[in-house]
Amino acid sequence: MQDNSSQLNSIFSTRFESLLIKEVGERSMLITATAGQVLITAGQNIKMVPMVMSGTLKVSRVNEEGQELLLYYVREGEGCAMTFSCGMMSQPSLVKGAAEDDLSMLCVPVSIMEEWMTKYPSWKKFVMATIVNEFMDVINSVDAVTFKKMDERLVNYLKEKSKISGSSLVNLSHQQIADEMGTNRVVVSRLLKKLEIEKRLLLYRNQIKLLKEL
Amino acid sequence: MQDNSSQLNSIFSTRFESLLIKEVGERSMLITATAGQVLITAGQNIKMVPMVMSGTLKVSRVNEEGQELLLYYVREGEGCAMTFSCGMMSQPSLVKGAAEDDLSMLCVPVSIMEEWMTKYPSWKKFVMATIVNEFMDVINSVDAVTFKKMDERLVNYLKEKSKISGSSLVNLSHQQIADEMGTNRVVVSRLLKKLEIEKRLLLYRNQIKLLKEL
DNA sequence: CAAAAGACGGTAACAATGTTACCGTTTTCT
DNA sequence: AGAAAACGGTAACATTGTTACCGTCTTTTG
Repeated sequence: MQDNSSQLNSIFSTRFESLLIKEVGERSMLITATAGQVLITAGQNIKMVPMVMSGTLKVSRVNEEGQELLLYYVREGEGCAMTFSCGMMSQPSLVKGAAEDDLSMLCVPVSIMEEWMTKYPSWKKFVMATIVNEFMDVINSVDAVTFKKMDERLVNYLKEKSKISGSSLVNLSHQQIADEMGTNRVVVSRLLKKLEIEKRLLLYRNQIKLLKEL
Repeated sequence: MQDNSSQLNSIFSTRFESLLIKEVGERSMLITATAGQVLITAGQNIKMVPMVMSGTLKVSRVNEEGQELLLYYVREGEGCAMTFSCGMMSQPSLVKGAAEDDLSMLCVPVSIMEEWMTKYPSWKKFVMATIVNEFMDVINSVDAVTFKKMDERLVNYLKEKSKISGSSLVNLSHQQIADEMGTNRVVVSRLLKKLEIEKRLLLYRNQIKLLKEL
């Protein structure tokens, strides 16, 4: 087990008390994943809880037919509410977790994280803040699916993807977009075509260029 | 502040350690509400966290136009994940809470509940279990809205309502049903009419009788 | 390298759901 | 009793979901 305290300091020093930082450095392991790699699927047991050091972890719900719905992203400096809560209750995961892009995380065994809950106020606060934030993200997903129109959801989705990658080019097929949004490929193609006619983006094979007006 | 330990024992004795039961009895207050009463709306601050002693608490999301979506119910012996997590982070509520039927709850100030998190393992476990369960309920709502057809959702909804009230009569207008399901009154009327023609239920003004075949 | 297989996205046709509008009836308010 | 509001049926149209088919491009395979 290596010492990860140097990376930790830059991200978590303002949030965690020094004793906790020291212990994270000693007792966590650094796990990396490449873009697209699936880290956990619904039904699997949770042995470790992650803190994202770089990259983005994508958490989504998958139904029986393989249809998917994006629930929330875990970004640098954040934890994952599902692993915190399921992990502590020895419940299998309800969701799929995958690397949105190249990802590195500090991971701590569930048993240690439970110990920290009572030992370190700053850890307890971190866990509860994570749960609130990601609960809110899920509720926003519910809101969007329930109340928003498809074209608005699609535009928001593309903007979010562009923001994460830091580029106006989104490298996804219509099928991939439909899957993540929990809708149908034909619907996505139809709306994208409409947006292209409105000169808000340009369509290529497996690629979409967002224009300023979007 | 009255002593609520007698009611507590019957519901929570298997779950809470005796010291905690004693403290809940001393430091909580019993709050009652009549069916339909709204207890908290999105944006309000959370001062107390509830444990339901009898009846059902309904938690739902309301958007700008007043459209609503049922997220989960809190039943006898259960706590509310949203109040636990938002309360601890001093975040205003994200949701609306209302009495589904006549309701009594033991309520504890947020500050005390935080103290208990580190003091009583059984309380920590109760809070985390509540969060996991209700997170799962919310995810099931998301699943239903995203992947299920409306007629199936409607039938499930009616069965759930019947189960809660313990009666095959559901006393709700089509508008109320549409609101809770996050859809449109006309859609509900249309599907209910279809179900009546299929002899799965009977329609009356403000009332629906579920038949065995449903 | 060439043929086959698969991925991709455009399109049509239809089904399911959402939206607005209008109507007659029943209930509530005054 | 009369006015106003709530309720639910229905029509017409818009949006979204679903299946099917097609031509093009990419990858696989022999």
